[in-house]
Amino acid sequence: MEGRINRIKKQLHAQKYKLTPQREATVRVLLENEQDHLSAEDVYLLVKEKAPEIGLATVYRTLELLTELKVVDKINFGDGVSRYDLRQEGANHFHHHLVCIECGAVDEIQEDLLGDVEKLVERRWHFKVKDHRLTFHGICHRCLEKREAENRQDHENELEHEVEKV
Amino acid sequence: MEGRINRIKKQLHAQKYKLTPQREATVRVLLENEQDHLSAEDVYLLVKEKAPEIGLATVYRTLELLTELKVVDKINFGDGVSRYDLRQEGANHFHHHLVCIECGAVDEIQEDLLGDVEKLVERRWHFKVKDHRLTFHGICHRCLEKREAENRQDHENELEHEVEKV
DNA sequence: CCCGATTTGATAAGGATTATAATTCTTCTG
DNA sequence: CAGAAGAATTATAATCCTTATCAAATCGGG
Ligand SMILES: [Zn+2]
Ligand SMILES: [Zn+2]
Ligand SMILES: [Zn+2]
Ligand SMILES: [Zn+2]
Repeated sequence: MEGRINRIKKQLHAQKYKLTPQREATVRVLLENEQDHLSAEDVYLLVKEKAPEIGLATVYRTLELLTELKVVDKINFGDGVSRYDLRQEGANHFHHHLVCIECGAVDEIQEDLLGDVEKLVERRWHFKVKDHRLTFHGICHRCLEKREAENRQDHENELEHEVEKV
Repeated sequence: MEGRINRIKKQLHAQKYKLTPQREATVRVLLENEQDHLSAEDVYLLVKEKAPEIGLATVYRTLELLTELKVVDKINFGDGVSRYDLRQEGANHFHHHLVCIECGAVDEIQEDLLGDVEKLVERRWHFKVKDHRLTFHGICHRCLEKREAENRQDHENELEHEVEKV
């Protein structure tokens, strides 16, 4: 954690930016919620718990700055708000997302599944790929399992009824 | 065109919706700008040329309705507005996009490049894929060619200078 | 033609993000 | 260490996109 913050600090300094207490608090919130997909408002509320004097505008500016530095990626799942997603340190691609249309959960795939596809795109469409966004919409493993359990249950009930009838 | 509108009309009727003149005008604009990625406002302005009395709210409502019917896909390229993209008729997947970070152009890939990846995701992450969004950010073929041409030019100029010096 | 339901248009309301301007903090210099 | 210049922050106003509201218009069946 501290190491990571120090490296971000260096990145900021390299571009003549400072790691102010507000910026540090914001980065800490992002690190502590690494697997979440927080909106600016979410971040603001969490930062306020530690640094109650911070303003919403500062959070927006800091997130914008971190996006510029590629510390976070700004992503939009179609619900009207931008969300900010910490990049894996050293990752050279933006991870993929699984959005559940049933429960709303957002899971991540850190592994890069697009290597071959990108090669194809560069060759066939003559397009130099610099970044990508890949999101799958569907039903998450938790909801699938719940469904399966329900189906089993229904089936058992059916059998009971059969027995009763006979 | 007319056939396509008729089929959309049937889809609407199947769900007890009407193809009102305003809705038809909106669909026509989408069909006439099939390869574009229009925002609600863009659509509104174009529809107004043919049906000046239409209201912005109706356009939003119609686009929402068409999204529900899967006639269009709503997509967001991160510039703060939703864009509406006509689905290829009969396509069972949402096409992919190439966004140029240099000139802003958005090109389309109609071919489905994710078949294998989706199979892997279903198997390995136990996630039932229903839809996807794939966008590549990079440099389009036009900008690449322009760059190459400039490089060639620079190189020629260099050679000329060499000659002059000698 | 009349009735009930749907759809529309104008406008208000809402929500997210950005712009503004006064103030505070940092850093540098003498 | 005081003073000045520059960077960053805060609170708030402004803006932009989208949705909600509601009276009026339209449609379709009897
Ligand atoms: Zn993520
Ligand atoms: Zn789920
Ligand atoms: Zn380009
Ligand atoms: Zn498209």
